[in-house]
Amino acid sequence: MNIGKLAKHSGVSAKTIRYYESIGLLPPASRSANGYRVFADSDLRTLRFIQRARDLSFSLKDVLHLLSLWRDPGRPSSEVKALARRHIKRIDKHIADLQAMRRILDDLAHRCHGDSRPECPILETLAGSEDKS
Amino acid sequence: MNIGKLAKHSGVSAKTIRYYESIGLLPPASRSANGYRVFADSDLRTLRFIQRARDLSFSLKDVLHLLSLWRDPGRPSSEVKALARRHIKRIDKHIADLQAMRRILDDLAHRCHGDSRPECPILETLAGSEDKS
DNA sequence: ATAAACCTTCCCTGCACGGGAAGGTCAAGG
DNA sequence: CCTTGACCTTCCCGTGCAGGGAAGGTTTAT
Repeated sequence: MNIGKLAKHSGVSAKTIRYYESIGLLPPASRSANGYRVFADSDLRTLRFIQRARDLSFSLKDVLHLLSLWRDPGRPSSEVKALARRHIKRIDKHIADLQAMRRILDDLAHRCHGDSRPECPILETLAGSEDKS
Repeated sequence: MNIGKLAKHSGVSAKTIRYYESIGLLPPASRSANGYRVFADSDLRTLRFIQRARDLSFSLKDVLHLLSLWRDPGRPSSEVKALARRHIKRIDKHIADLQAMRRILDDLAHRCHGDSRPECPILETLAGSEDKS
């Protein structure tokens, strides 16, 4: 299996496959006589695993960890769960931060006329006009 | 005002101030005889504006746009509002994506025993075991 | 024979900076 | 007067996660 076919079957671009190999996320592919990379079905399974983990926004570092747990038949599920929970916490923090920004922006946008006049509470707030009316 | 003092007063690192100048977010600072950058109070106001916009997660590109609107006395507030609304939409999309991931991860984590045994629905899901029990 | 569709490596781009090297400058103190 | 340390300067590298494209070799089909 050449890289193009693997890319097609996995949905991961050839560029990205080479990148994953370069950072050790995929084992170095064997090469055919012409220097082309040759992949096995196990690489396809690994790539799909990586993709699903990435879809859940795990970092490539976490993915590396998840892969090693996946390949270790003696892993304790507690470790996998702990990794997932840490990730959930990061996501929660991220969501909370975004929601706080969203509230502020929404309030500002509602208070802005949005017409041809230049007055705008959005710019005034960014400029730091602390008007205590 | 040297860059160190400006950094202290604005809360933006000297590194970042030089970077902002290099990408045109701040006007090129004038230089004193020794080559040191010399800043004015207007630069401090600009930096604070940038910081507040960054706190609301506007990209530097958006900040550049906001700055030009801020400096334009004839700006229509509609343009500022539109920019803000586009940003709110991006944030909403981001939040929705994160919440979707969070739901999946939370479900998986709840279904994982989290003990010394290796069985783990998290890894099974990532591996793509489509078991239809 | 030639075109097209592969493949290879290499380096550049983006975002928004931070780190650190190598070197010039300035103020205070011994 | 000289040293020390706190400034400042430019320069290039690293981060995370790839995408873009150049320059070139290979294979397949027509």
